[in-house]
Amino acid sequence: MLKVFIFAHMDKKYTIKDIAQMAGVSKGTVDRVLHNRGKVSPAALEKINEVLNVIDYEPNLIARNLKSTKVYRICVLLPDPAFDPYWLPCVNGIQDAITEFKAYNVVIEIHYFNPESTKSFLKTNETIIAQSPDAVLLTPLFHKETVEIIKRYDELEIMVNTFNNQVESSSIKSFVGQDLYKSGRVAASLMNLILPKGQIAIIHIDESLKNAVHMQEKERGFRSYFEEKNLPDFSLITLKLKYSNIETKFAAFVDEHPDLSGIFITTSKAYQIASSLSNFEDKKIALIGYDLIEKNVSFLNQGLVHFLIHQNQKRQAYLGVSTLADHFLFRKDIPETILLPIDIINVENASFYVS
Amino acid sequence: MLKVFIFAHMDKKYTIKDIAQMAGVSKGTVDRVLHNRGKVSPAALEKINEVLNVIDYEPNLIARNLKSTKVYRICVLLPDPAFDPYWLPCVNGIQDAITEFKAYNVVIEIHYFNPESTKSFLKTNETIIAQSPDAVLLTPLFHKETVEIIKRYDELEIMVNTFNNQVESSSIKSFVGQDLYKSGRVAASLMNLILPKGQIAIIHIDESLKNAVHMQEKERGFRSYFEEKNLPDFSLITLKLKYSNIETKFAAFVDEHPDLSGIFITTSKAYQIASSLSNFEDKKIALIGYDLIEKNVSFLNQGLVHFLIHQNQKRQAYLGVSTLADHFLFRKDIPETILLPIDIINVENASFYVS
DNA sequence: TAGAAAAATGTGCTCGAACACACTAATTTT
DNA sequence: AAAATTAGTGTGTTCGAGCACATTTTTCTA
Repeated sequence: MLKVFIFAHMDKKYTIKDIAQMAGVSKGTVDRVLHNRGKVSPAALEKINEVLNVIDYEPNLIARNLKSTKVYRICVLLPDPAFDPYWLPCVNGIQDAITEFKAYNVVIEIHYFNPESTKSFLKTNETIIAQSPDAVLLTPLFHKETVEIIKRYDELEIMVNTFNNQVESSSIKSFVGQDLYKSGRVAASLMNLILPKGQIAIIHIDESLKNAVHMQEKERGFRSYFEEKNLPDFSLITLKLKYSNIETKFAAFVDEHPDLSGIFITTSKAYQIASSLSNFEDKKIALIGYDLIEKNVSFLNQGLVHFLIHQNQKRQAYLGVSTLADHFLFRKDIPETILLPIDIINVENASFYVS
Repeated sequence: MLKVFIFAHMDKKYTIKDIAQMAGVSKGTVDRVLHNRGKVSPAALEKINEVLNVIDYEPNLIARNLKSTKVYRICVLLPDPAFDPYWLPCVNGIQDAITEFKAYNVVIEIHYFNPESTKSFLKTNETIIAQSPDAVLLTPLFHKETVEIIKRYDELEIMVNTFNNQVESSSIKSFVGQDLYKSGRVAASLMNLILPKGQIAIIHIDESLKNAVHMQEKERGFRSYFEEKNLPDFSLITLKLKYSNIETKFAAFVDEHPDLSGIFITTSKAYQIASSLSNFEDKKIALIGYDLIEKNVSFLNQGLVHFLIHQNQKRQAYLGVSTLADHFLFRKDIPETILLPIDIINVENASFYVS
């Protein structure tokens, strides 16, 4: 009745020496077989393979990495958090990776660029290329430039991983991020829960509108939900706000739309809307936005923001570099796409996510 | 304008040999200083400390663990998933840990017990004690028995970690789980969003009612939310259901409470209520439950369950053993309490959490 | 068949920490 | 003062994989 599963069969760790002994050859020969280095007689090959078929040998990764004096260099190309605090958690995620892989010979460097300037992006890439690292983790904010620069990296045989922004291009082999379409749908499902009906605005706020694809995907997902559910009591409108005089433009928008009852902000700038909205005290408008940055959480706690969707940039950045390091150190495959869960945050569970 | 932070100062890894050379002594002497093994002259001690103050030496953990032939044994005491599929993800989490620490000499064993029988719990503990492992990860389902057995482990100097159920006892030094009170609040906040008013039932379903404290904490949190918000349009009632004839008892309850509009199920048995509820097709009752087990997700997709709270057992179990392994291998401290985030799941984001 | 070339195999060192052991120098004991 | 402790220091081995190099065996050629 009482089952006890013991994973004892996984215990016995065979070494090359063990295999050599069992096959009656030297460890050098075993090594040649394991690495297909040739210069092995058919007889020896067969004996060793016989042993390898019986036991399941897994090399001791610790010993392997102890020996290797090779230093792996990974560069991260990150928008400067000074321009947008959205990127701040990424630094922590990368720091975690630095700590984790310090023992192995992995050097990780962060290079910041100005997210509003393609020039800065390109220039920083040149700095990185000059360092000739083994791999690069990119934040591909600029589509065209990213595709071009990745070609360069390919030629130089520098491995590239991307995160945060999904760029459709055959040259991009791996990506860590979220399904933005689905995250739009999540937002919509929550909005539908807060509101029985009414007019909903989808607001895109971004200094440089370089997140265009990013934001559009979220809008597409958001709209798809309402279309699919066929909810006639809702109407959706889109509003794009640029950096200059957001306040006044938004105020005008609210005046023009007296029936407005919900707002979905596709970027991390929900706090700007919440702040403006606090002027219209009579209005009761549902707000859903992105990211657990300080100001957003503050408005969440005040009850002005109802839900935030957590994009988990910290983990994105961490996974971006750690998959690269794991690839070099432990020969693990780099997953084509890692899609992180779309965390739903409200005032009651927010504290567990802020890091 | 363009900042480039290079973590180069973290690169240079000093070895004991380096320190010995710099201090003009042998590596043996350095080793004695580092480990306070004594037998070092004041002169040598000072020279070495001078060097250690300048550089920051961190021992290469890889090399350290390569040398040590010590095999660490960690036993996990887990309720048999055959009795309750809730525990199934834990096995995966532990398997992950097994894979991760296989390279180091860490042996992890899972021992299953019958969650409905304290005898089984005690008996399995005896089996584990007989193996004299270095550490144990417990699922402390039974309060009294747990406290007693932990005393035994303490005497035997076997390290104990707990997960899933928080047991208040000074003898328990570490715990991985969730804040159940707050998870009740999260559920309440979601319920409040779905329903404008009405009667809400808090239903405790558990075969053995051994989760009593567990469930009560959730109820306490749930109620606290409604009390705090002072919402007079709601009324809360509690219902306890045991294994036998849940269906009929619940049907009677529904008949007796025509105004019932929401149900909060404090265990992973939401599917049982959802299943019963599908008989009352005219009723539109909001359902919030726990855990992404298959049947629950199925009802979530059907729209009969509105929200599930993810307790992330897999990660709980993984962290439970990995903190122990990290302690032995890398001398990391075992955190007193690790509280995992309370993930809110609806039909739109569920797919990203099921593992 | 000797001798050269090639193929096959084995040996030995490295990585860094840990620790046993050997050794020297400074005291203490007889 | 010689012997015996003890304090202090250094040397050498181990862990497992990886690889350079040395050595042995086989095959081929003159």
